[in-house]
Amino acid sequence: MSKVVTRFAPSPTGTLHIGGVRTALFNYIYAKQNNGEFLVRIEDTDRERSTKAYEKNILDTLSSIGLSPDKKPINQSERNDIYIKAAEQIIASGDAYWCDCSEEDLEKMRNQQMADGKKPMYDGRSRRLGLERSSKTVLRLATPEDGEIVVNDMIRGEIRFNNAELDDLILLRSDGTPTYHLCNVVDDFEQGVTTVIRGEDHISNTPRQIHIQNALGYPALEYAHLPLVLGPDKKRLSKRHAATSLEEYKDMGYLDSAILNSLARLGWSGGDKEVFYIDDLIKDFDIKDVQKAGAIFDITKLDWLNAQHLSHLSLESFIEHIKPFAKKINIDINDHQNAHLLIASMRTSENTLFDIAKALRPYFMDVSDYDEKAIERFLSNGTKNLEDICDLLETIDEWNEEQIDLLLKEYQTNNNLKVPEVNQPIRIALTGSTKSPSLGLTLTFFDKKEAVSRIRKLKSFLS
RNA sequence: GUCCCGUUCGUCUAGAGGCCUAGGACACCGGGUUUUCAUCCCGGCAACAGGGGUUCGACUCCCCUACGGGAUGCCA
Repeated sequence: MSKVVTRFAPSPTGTLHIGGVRTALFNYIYAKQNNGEFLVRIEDTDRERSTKAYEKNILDTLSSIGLSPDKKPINQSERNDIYIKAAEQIIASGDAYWCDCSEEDLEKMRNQQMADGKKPMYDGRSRRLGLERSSKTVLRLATPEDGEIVVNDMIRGEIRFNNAELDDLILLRSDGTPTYHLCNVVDDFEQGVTTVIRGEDHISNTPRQIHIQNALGYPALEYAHLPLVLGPDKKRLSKRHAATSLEEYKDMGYLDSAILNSLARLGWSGGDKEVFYIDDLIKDFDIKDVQKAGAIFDITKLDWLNAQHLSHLSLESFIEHIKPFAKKINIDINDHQNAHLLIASMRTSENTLFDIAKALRPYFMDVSDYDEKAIERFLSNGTKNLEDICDLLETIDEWNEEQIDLLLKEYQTNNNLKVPEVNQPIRIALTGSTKSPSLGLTLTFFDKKEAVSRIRKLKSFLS
């Protein structure tokens, strides 16, 4: 068997969609596990909607997440001659004809068919007219009128289509430009593609494309039609439901590996295992095991997976990853004298890098907002403890966790207080909330002077 | 309308006729660990769309219905 070649063929009419990332991912995995090649083709034949900016976004984000193509991507807009040549070949073989039906005629025809309860499709009225090419004619493929096409789908098995259900699709528009189906088929052949892995919205395009392949004498391809990524209302995931661009997820602080993991698990599973890195996927993934039904994208699973992937990072690597997110909110990790310990104790506080960076704020900048509920709960009976402890803290010579803990414990027992009564007010003073690493440690994330000053600040804020 | 694809816990899924008292994970709820929070650990809740067949036996096979999605473009 020849070398497996897969391809991802986006049209640059928007930023890279996570559904597209999943399609690209499955293509990539399938190619890699067969020692084949993964290719990218930009389907920019729609001049109205395609832009270079979107094309750049798609290519850049694709490679940024690790799904780089094995060859330089090609653009359909630059390959017109090749398609025209193919169209001429079909004309020469007698499998295509010129048709001059106007849009109005076609519209009328479709409405009538609908009214009759039939499938709206071109009825082939120009097929035997022997029309010559003109500025008003489109080139149509003469599809066989009987027989059937059997698509053997790696995920769904055999899918049968009666040729009678298929109409004569347009190969060349009246302005002479080739349509999607022609370009798609020609390029798959020209690029040596062996396996087409794409969304299930293309299932009904498949028999049409097979007819073009047949007319051109191309070899048959392998197909796998992936179930769609859905929103909570079971419609294709769109901006209405959630963020759809890959870059938005990256910006929120989801790790590439976690995004890929969650996308792979959407429609596929590998036993009881949940955490997969790309190498695991190349080893364990099997396209035949992909689910047939559409899958609803649930961000809470991504959150959890992100936390898992984050926890597998070494501290050094974690710090490198969080730096750009900290920078976005004007935090320079290097500004803290005990950054490593601080981050080590904060890294599980949230699920995304950006949220963790935000949780780091009180350790890098002044606290001006205090959690009202926390104040109500722990400071409504006055600030005596706060003041006492503040005074005591000032007397500490060695500002370290053990000394501080000792002092706090002593104060708590001497005054017969519960731990939270002692600790929470101080937490509020230091961070604005009742959440922080263990208090002795939290205090060491500030120097003595700063800690004392924050406690005083809260005291005056309350009076 | 017509054609095509689908339908297991709220969500992602396991399940290839007896292993199913339908398993796992997320979410949620409870408990433990943690001087708080998070992490972590333990436990709980929760599903085979409906109806007919086939079979000794059906989540698994067949048919019908319902529901959902996709396609029906001189878009891709």
